[in-house]
Amino acid sequence: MLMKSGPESARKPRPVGPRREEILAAALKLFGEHGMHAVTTRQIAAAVGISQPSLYAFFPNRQALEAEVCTRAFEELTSRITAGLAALKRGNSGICKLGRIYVDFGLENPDAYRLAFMVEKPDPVSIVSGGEDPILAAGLKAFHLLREAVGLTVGSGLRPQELEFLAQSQWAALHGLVSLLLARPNFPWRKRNRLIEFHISRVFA
Amino acid sequence: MLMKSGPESARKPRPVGPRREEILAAALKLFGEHGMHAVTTRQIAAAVGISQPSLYAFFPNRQALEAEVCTRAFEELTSRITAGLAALKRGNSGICKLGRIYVDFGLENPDAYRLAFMVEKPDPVSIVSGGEDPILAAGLKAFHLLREAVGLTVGSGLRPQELEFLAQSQWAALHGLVSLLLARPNFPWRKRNRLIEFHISRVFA
DNA sequence: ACGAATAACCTATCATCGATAGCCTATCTT
DNA sequence: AAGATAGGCTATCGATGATAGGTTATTCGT
Repeated sequence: MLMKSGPESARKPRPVGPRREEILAAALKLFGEHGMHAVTTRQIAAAVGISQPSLYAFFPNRQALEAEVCTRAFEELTSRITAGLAALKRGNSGICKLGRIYVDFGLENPDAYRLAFMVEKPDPVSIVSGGEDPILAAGLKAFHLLREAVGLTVGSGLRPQELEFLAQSQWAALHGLVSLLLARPNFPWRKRNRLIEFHISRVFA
Repeated sequence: MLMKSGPESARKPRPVGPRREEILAAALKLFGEHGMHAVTTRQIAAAVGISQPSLYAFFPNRQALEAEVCTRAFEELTSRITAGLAALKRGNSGICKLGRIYVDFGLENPDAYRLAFMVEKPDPVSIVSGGEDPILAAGLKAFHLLREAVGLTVGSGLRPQELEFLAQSQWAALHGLVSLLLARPNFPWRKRNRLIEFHISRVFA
């Protein structure tokens, strides 16, 4: 069933190069415009200027393409948080600032954020393939940075287990606001900026 | 473009009766077993014992069937929260219990919850048509009950505007946990039950 | 009681989707 | 120049949601 993953056993080549990047860029754009599962492989191919079956020379299937776009979205988030964490370590800002970075990232990159956290169906590959899910790995990295920041802020008065609870809870709370603002922009929200400030200050209170 | 919605202008009849209920019940069961978008109309029809095109005598399309299943799920949530709110008014329980009801519902009805609050791309129809999305409406009703409960709990020491801030923030926090647990079940979460308790107690602290 | 209306269902068929099979062509290496 | 290979093509598949049009059976007015 499962294919051996030796160096020459890949039935489908995974070339690297500009073409592949073009495809990923086009897919990201289309996913963002119309929603991931509303975009067909034919649309992606047309956007790049190749035929639909040609996609399968670069990606074994549609899921793999989606997964890679998602992974890159996470990497972008990770780099932002890394920068925020560095500022926090230098004492230039507090944890609330980091929360604000997180929320702002989600609102400024709705496509990437949606792909990262608002997937309709969790990737089944991540279960079958034995935990080698690159998307999950990328997400974990971003979360670990956030947890590190929380750990720095609350000091050493907390056991690691409790820190984990706290970090997961705070992450969920932040995500909730981003997620709802993105999913239901028409809801009669309070003034967005003030709501965000209010929420963040409560989350890290 | 838009069809006139007079009493006789419906192109597809929407009969009521036991058959229609059978279909909804079968769909609910299948959606729960395999996930909503992994179930085909042919499977639903087979479960009821009719042909696939026969479904379209009862529902104009697949989305309408999904929407009705989800709307009914949210009516269940509303009734649960209503009961919880009544208990709270009688002083039999606290607001945390209501939070728990909300979270539990989301986890037990992932498809309905996803459809209401985790849409990838908000349905443009629901914007144009003036917010007639029945699923969203059902979800909002639940929120309003929650807000009422928050108002009761914090007492009258809060201006309505501040209550709105608080309720929206708390709702977002609750939603965040539900949303992440649904979207990323493979994430190394702390023990689910304890995480939920921890999170809720923090949200309403 | 009888014929028409209608509810409920069928088969046959479509267009579209993701995916596969098999062939062609330009470029690069030796 | 010959061969290998990256990259692409057309043709086609099975599955899916949806439509068209005909058929049966129950209900209902006369």
